[in-house]
Amino acid sequence: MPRSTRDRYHHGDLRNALVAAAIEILKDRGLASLSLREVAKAAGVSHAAPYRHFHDKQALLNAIAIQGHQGLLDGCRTAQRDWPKDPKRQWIEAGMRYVRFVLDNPEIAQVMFGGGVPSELPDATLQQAASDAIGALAEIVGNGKVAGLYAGRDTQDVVLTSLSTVHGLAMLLSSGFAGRRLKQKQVHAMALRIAETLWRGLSD
Amino acid sequence: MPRSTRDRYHHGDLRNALVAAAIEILKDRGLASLSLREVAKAAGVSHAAPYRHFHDKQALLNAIAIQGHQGLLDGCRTAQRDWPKDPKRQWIEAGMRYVRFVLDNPEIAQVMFGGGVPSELPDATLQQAASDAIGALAEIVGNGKVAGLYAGRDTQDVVLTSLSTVHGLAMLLSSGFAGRRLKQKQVHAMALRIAETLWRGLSD
DNA sequence: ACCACATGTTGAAACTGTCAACATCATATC
DNA sequence: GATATGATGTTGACAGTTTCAACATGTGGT
Repeated sequence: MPRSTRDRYHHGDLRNALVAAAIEILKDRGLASLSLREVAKAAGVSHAAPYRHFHDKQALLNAIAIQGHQGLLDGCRTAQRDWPKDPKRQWIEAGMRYVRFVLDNPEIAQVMFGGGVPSELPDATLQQAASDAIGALAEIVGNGKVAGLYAGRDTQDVVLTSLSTVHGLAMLLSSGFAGRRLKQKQVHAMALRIAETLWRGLSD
Repeated sequence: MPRSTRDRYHHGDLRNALVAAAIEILKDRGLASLSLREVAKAAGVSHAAPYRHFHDKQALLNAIAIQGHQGLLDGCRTAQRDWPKDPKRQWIEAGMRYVRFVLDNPEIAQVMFGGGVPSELPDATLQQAASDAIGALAEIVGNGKVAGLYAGRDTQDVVLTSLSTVHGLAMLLSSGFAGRRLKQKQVHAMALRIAETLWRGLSD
């Protein structure tokens, strides 16, 4: 009988286990009290084991952020798949999924966007993940443009405008700066109203 | 001759000195490497002195965030004062000032908005400062409504829509997720284009 | 003049990220 | 199959952090 993953010297899949454990702790106790040592303990390894897989604590956080960006990208892909013939619907649905993702995973969003100042960044694969997600949104906007939407506006402009609104809304809601504690239904309705408003602006 | 502020046992204005020193360090070395001990040293006091004025490290950060929200509020007030007869212009200018403030003070914005999840919330005065700033924006929107703008939309809706866009744009630019390193002129032009787009959506 | 209280200091406990030195194992090669 | 080599995990330590308790020093009211 093979020994369990946890009681042999080599873990076998420690990198993923660490990321998973870190996300778990993140959701339970928040970013402020997330230590590499606790992550290691939760994964059943010694306190310095993570350094064989992550150069830094920041590198572990980057891995989490990458997962987050992939979640956003999935949202865009799903929106595209669900309404293959309706680029406006793709656009709206992608935005709704962005908001929902952030509200469902506020701590991951914090890791993704809370880090902040661009001087301290350059992780190539993280940047790639982020730009992939934005690329998926750009594709949706592209679909709209070939369908004659967006009144001939520049794609990058439309992307940045849409992303700003949706990102700002999601962040304001998730960090509680916009009216305390809306119910899910209300958030959905509000987001739809905002989307329609912005759409009008983008349509002429 | 009175001894200087620094060489007497009681500092005299330590609370403000600590906030100022913290902001200084923040701009120089970033949030990640901001320790209470360094702040204390920079203010010329012992390592535990800050605890007479701030219950927590977080409490000091909250004080910084409050200053930030007051900066945003000032932007709204200034916009209102500069174009007393033009509510649309007030709205645009307030948004531009929001973006400029965040880009000029990215570390403070990080302290204000990077903290994140609402479970770790309740500093009453911080919440007050935040809601004051939003209140100033609401006032500007109110001015527009009495002038017949915003197509009869609900004030709160207009506020949240505007704030989302402007906050999202500022955060995306400042954290580098939207196209690397735009020059100030380009940012200004882009922000204006986005403002006009959203305005169209809000006007009908 | 005196005394309570706010403010500042010293010293220590508990925790953290990180590194160097060492241990163990998987696997490629003879 | 035995063995060397690199990848992976462990132990122990160091420096720096937040925070607290005990103590020191002024300040202001009575």
